[in-house]
Amino acid sequence: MDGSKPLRRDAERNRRRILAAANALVAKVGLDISHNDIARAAEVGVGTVYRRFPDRQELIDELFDERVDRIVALVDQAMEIDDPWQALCAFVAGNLELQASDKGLKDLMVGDGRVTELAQRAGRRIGPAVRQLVERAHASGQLRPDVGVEDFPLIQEMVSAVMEHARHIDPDLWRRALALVLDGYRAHAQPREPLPGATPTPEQIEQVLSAKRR
Amino acid sequence: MDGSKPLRRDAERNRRRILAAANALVAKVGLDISHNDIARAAEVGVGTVYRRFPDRQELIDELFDERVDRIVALVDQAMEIDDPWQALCAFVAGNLELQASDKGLKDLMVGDGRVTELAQRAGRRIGPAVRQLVERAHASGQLRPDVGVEDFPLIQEMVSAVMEHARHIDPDLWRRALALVLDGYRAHAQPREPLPGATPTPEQIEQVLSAKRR
DNA sequence: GGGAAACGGAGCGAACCTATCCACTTCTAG
DNA sequence: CTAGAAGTGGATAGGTTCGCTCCGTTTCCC
Repeated sequence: MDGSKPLRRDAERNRRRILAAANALVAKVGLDISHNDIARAAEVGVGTVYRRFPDRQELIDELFDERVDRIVALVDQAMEIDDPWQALCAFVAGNLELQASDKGLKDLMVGDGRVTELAQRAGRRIGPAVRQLVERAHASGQLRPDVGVEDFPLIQEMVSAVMEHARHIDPDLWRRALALVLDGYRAHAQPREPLPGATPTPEQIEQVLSAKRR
Repeated sequence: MDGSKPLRRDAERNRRRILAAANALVAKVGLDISHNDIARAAEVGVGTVYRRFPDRQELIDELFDERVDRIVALVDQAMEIDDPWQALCAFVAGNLELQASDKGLKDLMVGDGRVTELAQRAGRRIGPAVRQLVERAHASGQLRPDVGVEDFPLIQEMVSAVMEHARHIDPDLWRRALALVLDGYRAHAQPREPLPGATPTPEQIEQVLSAKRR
């Protein structure tokens, strides 16, 4: 695969510096970074960044494979929890926790446009596992039956919004919002009115997540 | 107050056109409109817009007094409903409904920065009434006791986020999200775990709403 | 009819981004 | 140690988007 000859030692060092700087930068300010930003952060000339990563998308993709891995690990970890509701909550909370500490990841999951293709790949890797978590919670009767997998991205959107706005005030306020929302998702003894509208279709949710934002 | 001499007829006509166009534009695309945008929409030269409204903020303020009135009317209306929980829900839903049809209003309420001062004034006019609605719901035992008035702006934030992202897919998806969230806010028979963290203070919420976003 | 008031929109400067280019530095094979 | 290949940095060209001004022209009103 990697047919090209190895980089010179200094070049390789710079490559790593760029990757590291870009990584930190994306976590701090989000997906919206220019070659110039990266160069400044890496203490390297713009030219160097362009030479090594002519396509910014490729660089970003590289950064995110690893991030998605972290989420996948999270699902696996959640699957180990016996109680299905606890497991589901653990996943949702963990996922949001990751996002809280990584604006780039948040942008990716919430889909602020642009990165569609990346988000789709992530969805394909994570989706099935989440579906399983949801099914378990349904089977155990702990998740209200009229809530579907498709409702979970909505949690992300919602709690992310709180995270975004409240980050600098109380970085943990989103936990409160999440707890309240999850209580709404939880099955309860007393009867409840049916939810308005139909459960969103997977296609719709996908569109929401990759919103072109016009 | 209005000591200046009246405008020439054509000038007055243009002033109205500008105001009308700006109003429609704000409803459609939000607070983030330039003098140029307004001029184009009003079919008027940029210069004219600048001459009449040198300070964009003043123009926008003018547009929003009327919008806030609509919300105040909504609270009053909700107060008439006998069942405290229904009343509260009616207000929250109505408020979000207004926002769904008016992006500018949404921006104002969600506080995307900038318009701080405007949002504060709005809060001062609406806040007390909402507090009353919440107190009624508490007294009747229909609102979970550990949810405070301060938690309601969070609903706005959360559901607005869904609205924003899903508008073009299913303009009513937010209703589903809202229903789920409100179910989380509602008091239930079975015991529940206490919410994590403290109820946010009013000061905190104010800060959240007027987030400088940096 | 004439002078004051208002108009329109070309266009200026600032900010910011992408991308290139080439004189200079650093590496490494021999 | 050295020559020349590989790599570097950052000034700069060129594009876009804004906010705003300025002034030749039009419109109003006495």
